[in-house]
Amino acid sequence: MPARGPVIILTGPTGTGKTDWAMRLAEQLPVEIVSVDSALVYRGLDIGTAKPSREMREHTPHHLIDICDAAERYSAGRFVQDAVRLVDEIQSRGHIPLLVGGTMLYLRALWRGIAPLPTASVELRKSIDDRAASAGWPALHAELAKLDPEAAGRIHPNDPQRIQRALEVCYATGRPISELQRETRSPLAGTPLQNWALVSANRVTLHVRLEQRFHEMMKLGFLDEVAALRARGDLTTDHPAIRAVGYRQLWAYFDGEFSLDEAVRRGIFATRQLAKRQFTWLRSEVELTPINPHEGGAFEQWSAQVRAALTVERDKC
RNA sequence: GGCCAGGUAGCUCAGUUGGUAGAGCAGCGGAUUGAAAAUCCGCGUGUCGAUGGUUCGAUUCCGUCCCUGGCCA
Repeated sequence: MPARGPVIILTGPTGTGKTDWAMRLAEQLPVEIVSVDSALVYRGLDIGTAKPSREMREHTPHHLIDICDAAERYSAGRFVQDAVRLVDEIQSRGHIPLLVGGTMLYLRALWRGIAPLPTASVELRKSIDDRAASAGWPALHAELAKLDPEAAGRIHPNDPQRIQRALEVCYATGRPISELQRETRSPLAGTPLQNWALVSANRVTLHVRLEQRFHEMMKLGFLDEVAALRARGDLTTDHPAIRAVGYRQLWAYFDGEFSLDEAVRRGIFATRQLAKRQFTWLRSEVELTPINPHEGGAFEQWSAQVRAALTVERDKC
């Protein structure tokens, strides 16, 4: 396999302007954009996900957007496969892959790798759920402690999602997940990566912007978008697409759980909480170079750095 | 103007038979391997509306005042 060329990664919390910067960089370099976003993959989720517009996507190729029906379940594993394949395809066309997005688990899976684990099994998960409903999650955690003490030690007894996954892997493979995870290898090892993160210096300013953006989405018809998803009749809050920030809260409004004002308030809370978790991820990633997008000339400085680094890589060959 | 009910954490409220107080939400920090915009863990000092009185001690009891809501005029 030939050595890969350089890959540019641009991440950061929601609402920091990643999409805008990616489009501006596309004016200067022959890039194709690979979305790193667990919500943009779903068709029918547009307004609430701040999905890049059709015009933007016609202007510059975007990948991993609208690739799933809202009833499907995309995953970190599929993302790694898709992203690595796309990087190779884009480079074979002589273009530069620009990975843009804030789903930090997906990025970590690229940087550090993801273990060769089995995909999710609807049947296994249902049987685990059924047992949890009668015995309770602590009982299943106790079972995990016997099958895979290492994983049970890491997973909190109140964390159903991870207990379920660890058990599922044990049942499906007969091996503990903690053992399989030791086989993790980075799929981009040896690939020259430029890792950049847009990080607002001021949290309060970001909060104000996120709140304004949510109200803006409501004016653009976010509620109608959720109503259309409900009208299909086959979607529930068990689907990852409907659990996305904003969608879940507006869905609950239609279920009569609270008023529209309250749903919007909670949607804004959920947005801020998402940004906070993204900050936590970013702080733990040492190889990222942070940029404050609101300083004057920040974009021009950044794009100059990106181009300089690309030149260095080209001269190596 | 009179009567009633309130005024306690950023918000909604609980509570203290008198020994200066605690939940939910919000916020903050952390974890994160096929759901990750998910899931989970940790973090609670605030003139207890103001002011006088009773008391060893008042946020709690009493008086007065201020504010909010409701009812009556």
